[in-house]
Amino acid sequence: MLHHLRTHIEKIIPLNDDEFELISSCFTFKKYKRHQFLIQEGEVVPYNYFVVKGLLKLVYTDEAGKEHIVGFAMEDWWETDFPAYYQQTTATMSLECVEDTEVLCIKLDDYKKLCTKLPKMEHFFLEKAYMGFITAQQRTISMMTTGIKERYDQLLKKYPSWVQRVPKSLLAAYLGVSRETLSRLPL
Amino acid sequence: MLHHLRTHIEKIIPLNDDEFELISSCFTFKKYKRHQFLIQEGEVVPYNYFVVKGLLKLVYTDEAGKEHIVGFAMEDWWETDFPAYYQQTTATMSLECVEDTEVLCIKLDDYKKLCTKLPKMEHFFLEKAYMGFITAQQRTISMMTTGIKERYDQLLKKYPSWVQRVPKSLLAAYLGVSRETLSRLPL
DNA sequence: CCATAATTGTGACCCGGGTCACAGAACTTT
DNA sequence: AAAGTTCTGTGACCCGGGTCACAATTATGG
Repeated sequence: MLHHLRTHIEKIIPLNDDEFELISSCFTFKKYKRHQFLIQEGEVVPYNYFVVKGLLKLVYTDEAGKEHIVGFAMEDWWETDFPAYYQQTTATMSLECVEDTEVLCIKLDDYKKLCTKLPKMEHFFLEKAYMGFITAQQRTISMMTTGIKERYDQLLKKYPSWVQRVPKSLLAAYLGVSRETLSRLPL
Repeated sequence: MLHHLRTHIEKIIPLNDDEFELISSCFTFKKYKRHQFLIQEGEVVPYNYFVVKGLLKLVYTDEAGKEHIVGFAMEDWWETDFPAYYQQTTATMSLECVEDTEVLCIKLDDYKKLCTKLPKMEHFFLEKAYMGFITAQQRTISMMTTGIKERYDQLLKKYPSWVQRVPKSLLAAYLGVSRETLSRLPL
């Protein structure tokens, strides 16, 4: 499963075997089952997770107890409660398995050491950060400007695989509508 | 006004005079008046802008012609249509002066050269990107989970200066509500 | 200092989408 | 294969917030 990670990183920066050896020494492999939590709200967040196989949901739960999906992560995605991870505070979100999932995870210290030893990796993460920023900003725009139907269509186009694997009720919580309203959309 | 930029960067990475000399050689100083556009929808986006003085709004205009505020930028903020700038496509947003504004701007090529010559700067921009990502993600969460009153209160806390300088109608467009509804909020 | 533009407040009306409730269908799990 | 769960569709009802319209107040620049 380290192979996945190497391929993923090499889409952005070239690596030789020694370099990848260094990189892989910073990661730990872990397996989780459906419904298990990788991050619990209120706890510290030691890891950033790279998904090798499976499906995760990043959830924010409001005061009323309603769940809002901040994001899904499947094969080749990175996910964590980023503010809590990067600023070493406690989680405001939780990260939970929708399917049985395998991840490679990295501690913040190891991340920092890695960037120091291998400045290329800083460029890799910068690229990821830019893409994350663009995606997040466009999602805000989409929430402000478009109706549900259109938002759902955009989602179908952008992430067709989600609709195969993610229950409609979770897609609704991602789009910011109720399960019932999503179900009533003209196909 | 280069002094502003140096202080700003040194909040994250230390610089000596030679290094700052290199940095400043990559930027161009420009002045704009109220209502002028720095970026027009549909055109290319040659620059990323650092605001030295003044106030800008980044606007997305929907099919119906309604304006949605993606963000404001005042002293010490960076702003541009980032997807268009970074991926060298045409702008989907416009960037317009709310007040007379002075900026330091940098072309993508110069940005890249700068990062190569001075890898520290890559770390600086990575930090900026992470903060931008966190902010954007939290805004999405806020849009999904909280009512208008609460969103407005969060804004008062997070950006108190905005309320002094930005017209209520624009704040409404930032919060994703109509001018009228914002005006009717219990103070 | 006047004329025009920008900004804000308020009333009247309406509708998209939320909530509650129930029922059938599609899964897991033993 | 039976017994839970989990997921999805639909009806009934209601309300927050959008839209339109008008008036008052406050910049702003020539």
